[in-house]
Amino acid sequence: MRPAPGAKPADPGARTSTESVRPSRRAGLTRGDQLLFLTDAQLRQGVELMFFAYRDMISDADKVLESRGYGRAHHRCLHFVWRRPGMSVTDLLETLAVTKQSLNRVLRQLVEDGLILSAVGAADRRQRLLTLTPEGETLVRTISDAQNARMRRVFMEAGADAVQGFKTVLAGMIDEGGREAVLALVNDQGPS
Amino acid sequence: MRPAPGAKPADPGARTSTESVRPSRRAGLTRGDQLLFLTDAQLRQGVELMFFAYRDMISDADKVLESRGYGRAHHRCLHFVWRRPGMSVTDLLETLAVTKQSLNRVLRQLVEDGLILSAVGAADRRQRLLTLTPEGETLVRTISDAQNARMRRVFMEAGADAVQGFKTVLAGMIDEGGREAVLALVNDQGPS
DNA sequence: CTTGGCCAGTCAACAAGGCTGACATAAAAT
DNA sequence: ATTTTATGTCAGCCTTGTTGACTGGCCAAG
Repeated sequence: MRPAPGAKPADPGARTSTESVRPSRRAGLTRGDQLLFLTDAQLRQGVELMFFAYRDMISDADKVLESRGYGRAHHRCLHFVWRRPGMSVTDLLETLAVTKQSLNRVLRQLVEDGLILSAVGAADRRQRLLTLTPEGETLVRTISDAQNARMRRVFMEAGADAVQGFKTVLAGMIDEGGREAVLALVNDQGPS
Repeated sequence: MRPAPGAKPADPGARTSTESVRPSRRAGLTRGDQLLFLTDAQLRQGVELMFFAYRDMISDADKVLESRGYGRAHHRCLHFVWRRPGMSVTDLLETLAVTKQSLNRVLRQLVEDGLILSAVGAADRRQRLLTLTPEGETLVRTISDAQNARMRRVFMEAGADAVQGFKTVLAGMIDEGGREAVLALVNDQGPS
């Protein structure tokens, strides 16, 4: 879904079944470590691959959520509360980058359904510190397992170097303001 | 600040159910080409990075769309019609993986606004073959340019090998049924 | 040739989950 | 005492997903 105007030829690299585009390296711009000759078509491919891969990855979670009557918004809440037990509503708001009204609607449901606990903060009593109930954790883990199956297979097939490149590029795509905080969260082991 | 309605969040996924065990589990499996120690935490990182990177990548397109009063669904239509001029509604439906009713609403708007042309098929008169008007193409290119700026910077910084790995992993994440068709579209130079 | 089945596309109605704005309250900060 | 911060909530709108019912073209069997 995201476009990119095209340019010229490409050279199909080939790695997976059909291919994956090998950036042609030619004498052109040297940029730090690599000689990358980036055509618009190559950039477009990156954007389109993100669209399709993301779309299919999410479908794994959707299947589990569907049976419980929840949507993706519920999953996002559950996931991050699981990753950062005791986080405040504001923390969650910033992580998700949505408005508090949107979040609150979903959060209220999860608390009512007994998947999330909302406790008044000890230090700052205005805050509501969020944690998962055992039932909430069970659901999160069920969804995770479904998604991990896909990731594990792909990572195995692609190999360690490809996985490293994958993570490097994705990290670079995150908005600079806030990238550090996001990467800190992602890299945090958390209480698993 | 973001008009995004049907956004799609990714979902965080994460470990299997090892419960409160520190993720130091490395069942050293060697697998063909690489030594990959895939802990649940590593898989979770992949899923979370997809969520954040996708979210921020899309925001580039959102900014352009916002000013015209369109949403992501409009962009997806315009993009793929641009990539495959003359495609039928059914073709587009399959590419986007949404219901035809959802698509039709958006498509109707774009036709009314003069961004897309809908022509009765010559061979099968039930079909409506879609193409972009010059105005539609202008919009698509504007959005592409915005997204390409991000991708170009990231690809440059990451280097050719990382980009290769990135594309390999994403290709592998696409659902197997239909993966070939998707990769064929992605790799098609089209009439850019 | 007509009729019934199937397929492409359209229209109608509803739900999820984004958004903004206005307000209320409690607690912390000044 | 006043202001700021953290949170919750109501109302209302928009995009975009869904299911169901319907139109009209294509085609093949009777």
